[in-house]
This record gives sequence, C-alpha cells and structure tokens, in this order.
Amino acid sequence: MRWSRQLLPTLREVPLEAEIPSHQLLLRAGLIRRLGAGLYTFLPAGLRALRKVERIVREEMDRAGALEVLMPALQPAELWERTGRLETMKDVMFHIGDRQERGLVLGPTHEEVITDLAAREINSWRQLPRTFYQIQTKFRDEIRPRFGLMRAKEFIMKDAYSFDADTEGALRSYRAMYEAYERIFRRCGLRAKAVEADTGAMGGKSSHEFMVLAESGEDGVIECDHCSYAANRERAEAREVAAAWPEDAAPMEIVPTPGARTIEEVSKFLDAPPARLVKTLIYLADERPIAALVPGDRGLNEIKLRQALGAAVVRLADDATIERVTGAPVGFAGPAGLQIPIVADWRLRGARGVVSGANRADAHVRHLDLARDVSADISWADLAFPRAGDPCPRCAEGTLRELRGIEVGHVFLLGTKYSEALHAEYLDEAGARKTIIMGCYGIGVTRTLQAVIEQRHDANGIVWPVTIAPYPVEILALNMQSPSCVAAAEAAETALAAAGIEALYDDRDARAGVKFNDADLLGLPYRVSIGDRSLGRGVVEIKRRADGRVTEVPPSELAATLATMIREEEARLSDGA
RNA sequence: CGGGGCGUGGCUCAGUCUGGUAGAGCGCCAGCUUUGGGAGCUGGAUGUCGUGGGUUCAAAUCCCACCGCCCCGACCA
Repeated sequence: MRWSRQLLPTLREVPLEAEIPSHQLLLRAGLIRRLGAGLYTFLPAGLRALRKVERIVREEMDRAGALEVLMPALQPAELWERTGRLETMKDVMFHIGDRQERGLVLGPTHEEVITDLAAREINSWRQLPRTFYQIQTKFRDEIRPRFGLMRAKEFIMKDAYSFDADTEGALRSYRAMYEAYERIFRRCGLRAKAVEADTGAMGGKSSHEFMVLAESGEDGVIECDHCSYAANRERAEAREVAAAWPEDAAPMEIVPTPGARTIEEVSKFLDAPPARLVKTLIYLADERPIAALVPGDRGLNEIKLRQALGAAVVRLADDATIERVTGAPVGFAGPAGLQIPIVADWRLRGARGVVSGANRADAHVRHLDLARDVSADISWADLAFPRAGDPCPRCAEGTLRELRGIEVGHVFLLGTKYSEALHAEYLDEAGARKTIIMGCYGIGVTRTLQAVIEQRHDANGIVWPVTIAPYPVEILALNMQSPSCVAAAEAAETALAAAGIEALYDDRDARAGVKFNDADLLGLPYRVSIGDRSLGRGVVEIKRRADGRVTEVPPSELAATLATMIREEEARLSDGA
C-alpha cells in the first residue's frame, strides 16, 4: 500500500480532546477520528490493527474449542425482563422501539440472548459442554465516556459463554477461557495480569479480570510483593490485625470546629492526624439509614459495605436524611449518640483517644472511646479499601502494593443465574432434568487495541508488536526526486509483496525528516530506509522500531531477512518469552 | 446527574477582562530552490467566532437560554 493512496492523516500537534498517551497517539497516527462523545470511526490503518486483534482472539477461541456465532445487537426488551436485568441495567442500556412500539434494547452484553438459544437448542447431556463466542459491537450508555476507545458508548467486544452439566465441568471451561486469554494478550504484545474481581451486575460466583498495568488505568489493583495474590482494589481482602491504640483515659470532650467538615479540615483544625479521626458516613441500605465508620485516612468500599449489611443497594444518604438522623448539618456526624445501626471497620476495634463529629453543627468530639462512649451496638466488618503497606491477606510475609490497571478482559463463573431464569435445562444420563451451569467471558477488543498503545509507546510514537501492527513493514523512500531511490523503493515494494509481506510504502514527495517522524509516530515494527547514500554501498537499512537496532542488507536479501525477523518476533510473542 | 473547564479556518492557540477592520504558527493549493531526522522564498485558498435571543450606533468580546466537547466522581470490556 502506498502512503499517497492511503488515508493516513497524521497530526503534528496533540488534539485537545485527548488526555492520555494512547488516545493522543490513536488520533495523531491517523488511526481513529471522533464522531461524538464515545463514538469513533476507525480509519483504514486503525481498522487493520483492530482486525488483527480480532484474528488473534478468533484463533485462540477456536483453539480453545469455542464455537463462533453472531447474535443480534438489537434485542427484545421482554427477554431482559425475564432475568430482571431490564430493571437493574436500565441505565446502561439504550432503549428504543420499532414502529409497532415493541420495546427493543441495544445489547450491552448477551447473556440473555445466548441463554435463550441454549434453552431452545440444548436438551441433552450429550450436547454438553459447549462454549459459544462472538465478536460484535456492544452498546452501553456510559455515564461518562472517556479516553477514546477505553470507555466508549459503542465498542467491539468478544463475548463467550460456556454451558456445562456440572460445576466441575464449568470450572474446566472457565480454566480453558482463562488460559486462552493469557495467550491472546501475550500475542498482542501485552503484559496483562489476572486479578481476583467482583462480579458486579453480571452476578455469579467468582471472577478474574485481566489487567494491563498502566498509569492511566481506571482500576486500582492490589498485589502482594511476596505471594501471587492479586485483586481488584474493590474486591481485595484484608488481613485483620489489631491496631495499637494509645492509652487515653480522658473523658470525651466536645470542641468547636467552625466550618471544619472534611477530614483534612478537621485534622488541620484539631492538629490530629487523619488516622486518629473516625470518618462517619451515613448510608441508606435498602432505604434504611445506617452509619458506617472507617478510619479517617481510609476510603470506604461500598461493595464491602453492601455485603456486610446483606443489602441489595447502598447509597450515600441525602443531606436531609443526614440532618434528620444526626441532628447536624453534613460534615459533623459521629457515632456517639446516634440512634441508627452502626457498622464499623474492624481497623477501629478498640479505638480510643480519637476524633469524630459531635452530631451538632460546627463541633467535633475528641478523646472518643468507641467502646466507652457509643451506646448503640456496633457490628464489625472489613469496610475499608486496602492500600500499599497493608499485610497480605494470603501469606504471612507479604506486604501489599497498589497499582493501576486497564481492564481488558473479564471471566466469570456464573452458575445458574441466567439458565434458571430462562429455563436452560438438560436431561442427564438418568433422565433427570438439570439446570445448565454457565460461565461468561469478555474481552474489550477495541479497548485491548488501545491498551497495547498505552503500554507500548515512547516519546516519538507507537511501538507496535508485529502481530497487530497495521502493517509489519514501512518502506521509506528518502528522496522521491532521485530516480535511483524511487526505483529501489519500488523494487522493494514488489519484492515484499511477492514474499507475502504487507508493507506500507511512504512514497510522498516529502523530506526525509517528515517521513522519519511519521514512521516513528505510526510505529510500524520494521522500517526499511532506502536512500542513495546506503544504496551507494549496495545496501538498504532495516530499523526496528522497538529498540532502534539497524540491520543493513543488500536489496536482494531484503524480503527474506524481513520474513525471518517477522516470523521470529511472532514466535517470541506466542511463546511468551 | 453533581462539580470544574472549554467552544475563534483542518490542527494548536492569541484576541474576550476594557465592545469599534478577525489574527498567528502548523497544515492545505501553485511556483522556484532544497532533499538521510518535521527546509527556504514567493503567491494563494479556507471563518454563520458552537446555536438562538437580548443590550448597543456597533458584539468573537457584555447579558440570558440552549447545544456540544473535555476533565473530576457514582458504572464497566
């Protein structure tokens, strides 16, 4: 492909709309363009890379024995009613109607559709296990689309669903997908890490997320520096350790703290470290007000709170409720004197000599002793987010550290949530009716593409792995005014085509510097520079984008040399070396 | 949805406070020179200043409403 006939609009300057490197590079390298918030067009080169990711996904799904299908993106709302998700997921779904005003939704995921299919088509234990997958556009009315393809309203997902006769089988299917995912990300040149995760709206029993570690990642990842424990920050467990609270027999005392509402303000005002403050948050647990207590220097994990309370929904109480239950404006709540149930993080066990709100405007208390001064019953639970430096919940020696990650894949062991609701059942060998055990497995294909750029770029541009680069090779004619240079470049183009190597030939009548910079920006793995200088010595230059290593070869050996280089790098990526 | 910011040629931005001829760099087109790391010169094209309304002799600039986009939070591949 010649650059002059391709649409590759590279940008010199960083478009205002992009914040993180991968998003900037997608735009600058001419791979995508924005249509609206969370809506992107793939330009030819971007689409080539996307198709290569899809191909790897497809190959690995097929290798794992999964069967490809294609389900409608447009789905009857009625189907979603049957699993209850029309209600629970209504905010993320696009709802539409046809001319008969039949309710339709644009599929944000496909558990309902595939389970409906399985319910109709799978009847016997002889048909199990089966895993189906598709690569298809998903629609989600994201609260806030962001970072280009990272969180879009419309994106391409590979979703797979396993159907098994029993739990052991389901675990095998889960394992097969887990291993396929490891291979997929490795082949895409990504360092991805599987971490324990929450099941969220999907439901189910257990799950792992595949995280690409990156500064710009939207998820917090906790891992142990000693053992293999790793989890999403939301899901991460903690080992209970007794805190040593200093002796403080002084009686609780109310002190005026005009205007000091936040932890920082109170901490500053009373000259007490945040760890010596008790953060009191008023929540509505299934619409019932409760107080949740965490140390002032920790965040409260609402997922843990919900689980500790056994509630379906928890949300921060509105100002009116807070004023009613604490008798004070927002910012002055404390456990002493509260008449509502209190659940406290166990890190606060034995807390004394601490500061909290006084349940009265512009006042806090100090020398609070939770056991002595709080009359309401306190139930204890793990409510706070773990953080770097905490002890590992799994091993005795380890300390946790905190990282950021991009979630590129997620595997769930679902159980029977959908198969029960949609009657996906089979007859076992004894003729007994059983419910199928399911698993579901997603990969954000478009997100994976961007994650590769996020993880593999330098100051000059993208550093593609050969496996998903739009083209593995770029031929660069350094001087289009020199007939010998052009002739050599065209010869190289022909030779590579004959060898089955896809190459982008930069035939623009531009200065060498412009082409070099665009080549670095686009980041194709092998750059072949053809100029009269090296031609005079009887060679052309091959430069690897990843490490800048230059190899000089006679033009006659160019195709064979590149073919070997490409094959070796592909092999290296599949072996994970 | 709450909070913050921004909308001026294709891109990056100045001009807005203090109303008075719409600008720069890059990109684009033509020509000449140049040709191994974003060249030089000459000439040229491109703007309903997000939209609507208002104030004013006069609005990119002041006021109101709306729309769009970006960033921070509750969601997730």
